[in-house]
Amino acid sequence: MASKSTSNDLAARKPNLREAILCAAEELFATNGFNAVSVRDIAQAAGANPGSVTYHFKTKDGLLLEIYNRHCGPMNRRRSELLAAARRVRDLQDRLEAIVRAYVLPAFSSGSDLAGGGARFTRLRAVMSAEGNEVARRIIAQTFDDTSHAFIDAIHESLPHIPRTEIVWRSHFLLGALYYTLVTPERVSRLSRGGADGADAGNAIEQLVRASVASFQAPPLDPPAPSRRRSMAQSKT
Amino acid sequence: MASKSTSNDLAARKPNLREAILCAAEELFATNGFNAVSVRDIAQAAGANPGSVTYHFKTKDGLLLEIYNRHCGPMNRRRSELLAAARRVRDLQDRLEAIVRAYVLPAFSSGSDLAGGGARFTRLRAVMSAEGNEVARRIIAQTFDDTSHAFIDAIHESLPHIPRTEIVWRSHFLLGALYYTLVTPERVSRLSRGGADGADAGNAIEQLVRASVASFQAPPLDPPAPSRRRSMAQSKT
DNA sequence: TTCTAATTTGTACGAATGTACAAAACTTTC
DNA sequence: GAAAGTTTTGTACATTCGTACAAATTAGAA
Repeated sequence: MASKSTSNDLAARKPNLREAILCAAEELFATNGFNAVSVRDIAQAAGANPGSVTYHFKTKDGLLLEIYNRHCGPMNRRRSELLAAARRVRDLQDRLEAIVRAYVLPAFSSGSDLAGGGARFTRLRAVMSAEGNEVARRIIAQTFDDTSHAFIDAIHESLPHIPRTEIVWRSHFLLGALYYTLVTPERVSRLSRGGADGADAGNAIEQLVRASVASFQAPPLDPPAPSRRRSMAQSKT
Repeated sequence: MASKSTSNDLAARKPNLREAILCAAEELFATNGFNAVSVRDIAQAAGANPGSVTYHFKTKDGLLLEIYNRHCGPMNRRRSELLAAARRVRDLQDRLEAIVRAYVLPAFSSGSDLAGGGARFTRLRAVMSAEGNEVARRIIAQTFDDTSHAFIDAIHESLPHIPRTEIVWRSHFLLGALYYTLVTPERVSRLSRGGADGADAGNAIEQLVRASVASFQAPPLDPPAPSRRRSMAQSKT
């Protein structure tokens, strides 16, 4: 048996068990969290033996680490490309929207970037940050802060009258909204009584971009400049 | 139990172990998630024996359930009061802000409402929703949806030109931002390079209210009224 | 006091966990 | 072909888990 693979679906299905394990782990971690998923669960979902997980990734932490290493590069690269393009938009209002879209889009993309897609990985990050996972915390601060700063700077450039600190707050809110939408999309469907599908990525992106752009444009809380004495700053809009 | 209140301060007279267990569990669940915390961890933090947890709450799920039952009532009652007051604000713009504040404030309150405070419980809910906890999911949909609908309706009243579905989206984003701020406040401090303290509840509330109000006021994506000329019918249910 | 019920402790058990490791099976190279 | 390497399997071990339960302790009423 098992002559050279002429056209064997089964053999072609899992030419690489290592990949299958990674994929299964990503799916399970993203939906159930790190602690609730056992190595045996992952192995079973991947059609593999528990020992194979240990062989390829040494420990459970090592498996999570590899998932991050697999995704961080491509996702941040994609974001950088989109951000660079957005920066070239002339109109400030349009540029802001393009920047926000450049931030949101790769997080929702499903299947284009890398095997598995960005939405699942983003959801994984959301769940890991909620669980306070040690491994994830270390990698994120190390890998994503550069990207975050680049976006914050770009947004600040298109909204120079708003203090950087407030832009940090609002981009934080944006990320929280993004995470939450990926974690519990069914809540949107439920509360809108079927008027919207929370799992519809395209619609979610548009709604999130629209809301976030407006939030960035809100007048600042703190006085924008240290020595500008322009008393009453009544709400203009 | 059922003893007539001869010495009514049964709770204060002795360090009530049941209360200590509840408090310790709330703290540990909120910071580490449900699955990562063992009954023994809770017992040790409360200075109790593992068996006591079983005695008072039967199971680990029962313990979580009791935490929810303890908090849901007071928090939703407080929100209803604040919402009722906000609804009486005349100016539509001010009213919207008051409504949003009525939603956000109880979630951040620390120690006023009930033993432990709302911020910890809100963080707990955030972590549970990320973990996809079954017990939490059931209670939340059952207990919080009424409150959510009340707020959505109130916001819709002050922004009648925006479709209800979009208000649902934006209130969903608000809740996500709120959750994320309570889960990882240190990220704000880090990204703002010390310019802001993410754990400063007062500032967080003001920033969140400001950003959310603007997001609610953003022009809608979908045409608000069907009076527009009918091109291709969208997938309208 | 003494009786009774409520609480706390200590311990134990079966199941599930992460991981180590040797044998088996498969690939690649000679 | 055989030899050497890599991958997969099966199993086993030491912990830790949630929870049950009887004994010990405590509180309240007689």
